[in-house]
Amino acid sequence: MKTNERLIAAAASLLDSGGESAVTLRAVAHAVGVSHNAPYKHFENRSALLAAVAIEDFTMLTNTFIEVRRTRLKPTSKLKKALKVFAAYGHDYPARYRLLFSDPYIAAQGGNLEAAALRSFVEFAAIVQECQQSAALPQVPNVALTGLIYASVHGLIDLNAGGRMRKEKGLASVAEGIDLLVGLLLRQPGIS
Amino acid sequence: MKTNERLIAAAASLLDSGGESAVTLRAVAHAVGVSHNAPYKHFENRSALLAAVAIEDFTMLTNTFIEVRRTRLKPTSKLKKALKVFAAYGHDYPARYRLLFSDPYIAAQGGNLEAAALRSFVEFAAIVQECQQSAALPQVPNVALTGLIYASVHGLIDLNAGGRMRKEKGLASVAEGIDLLVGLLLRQPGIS
DNA sequence: ACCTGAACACCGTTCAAGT
DNA sequence: ACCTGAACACCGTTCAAGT
Repeated sequence: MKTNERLIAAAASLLDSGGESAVTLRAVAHAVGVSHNAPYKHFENRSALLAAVAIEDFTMLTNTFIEVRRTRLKPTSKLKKALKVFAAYGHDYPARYRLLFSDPYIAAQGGNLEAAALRSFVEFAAIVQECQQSAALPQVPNVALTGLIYASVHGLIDLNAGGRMRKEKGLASVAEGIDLLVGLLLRQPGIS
Repeated sequence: MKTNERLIAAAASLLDSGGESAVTLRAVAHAVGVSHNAPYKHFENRSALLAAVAIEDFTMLTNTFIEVRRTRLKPTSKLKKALKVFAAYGHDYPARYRLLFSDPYIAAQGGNLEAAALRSFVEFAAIVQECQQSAALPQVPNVALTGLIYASVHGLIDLNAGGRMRKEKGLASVAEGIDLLVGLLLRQPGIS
């Protein structure tokens, strides 16, 4: 394993154990066993290292969506499955989730990160399209409906990760919110 | 204006002009004209100062929702109006929005901040309930539906503020996303 | 009561120098 | 090519001391 990859792995590990603020370049370097500024020989700065972590996870999510779409499940089951995987990732790795989907400084990097994020979106959109083609979801533009579902589920996961989802707010869990959303969308009329 | 309030105002101003990372206690103190650690005489730490900013804005949002509900608009118009105000706040003050709705370290403070956040949710829920009572929105539990709408709109605003809403993703704007969401929910059957 | 100044233990980042 | 050590300009936070 090259130093390059070890730095990314160490950053991801620190992210999981202590949140974004725990990912200092000094701590990452120490975990890998190099000097505190060796990371600068591999990444332009701290943001670039975090972006590298994000790219790996976006690629992982993309592959998961591709696998789900390849199954023999019916379209709506694929959608529910994909959303379940997505929510599980947000629940199990809240700090990574926030890095990928809710960090403006990382998103501003563009380039490879933006491309990786777009690929995962495109794969998810393909699942939504299957649902629309089987008339299970409303006949509105695919990209608009995908965007709305994507944003809604992101909102549920983000509120939960941010500790703002309380029973008083009607959202006992992300899973319940997703079920309600999908249930309401599937009940839609408008079958062409 | 007491030092207390001037510190909050200066923090909010720095938040607007330079984002969260620009709100250092030293910069806040300097803007107010006190020594770099005078803020500690008014707030326990940096998080507590940011929480004070958040509480003020939650209260402002709550009052806006109350005003909207007092108008003579029909329920669905009140809902659209409330969401429009909410989205405008997120668009015009992205850093503040993130502080209120997407910052786990601030949310963890609990206490007055959590109470202020809950009050704004309760007022928004009342507007949703009016829509349900007039059978314009589905007859599911009010708090669950409110939570879902709240989370969905949060997701749209957050993705936009995070620079992740691109035309390729179907979400040209928060307003379009809200229109699609509300449109789909209003088309729901299930009138009791 | 409210504020100040020095100090501590951190940061990210840069730079000259080593192998 | 890759790494190290010292250094710089920041931070949040604490503490003793001033008015």
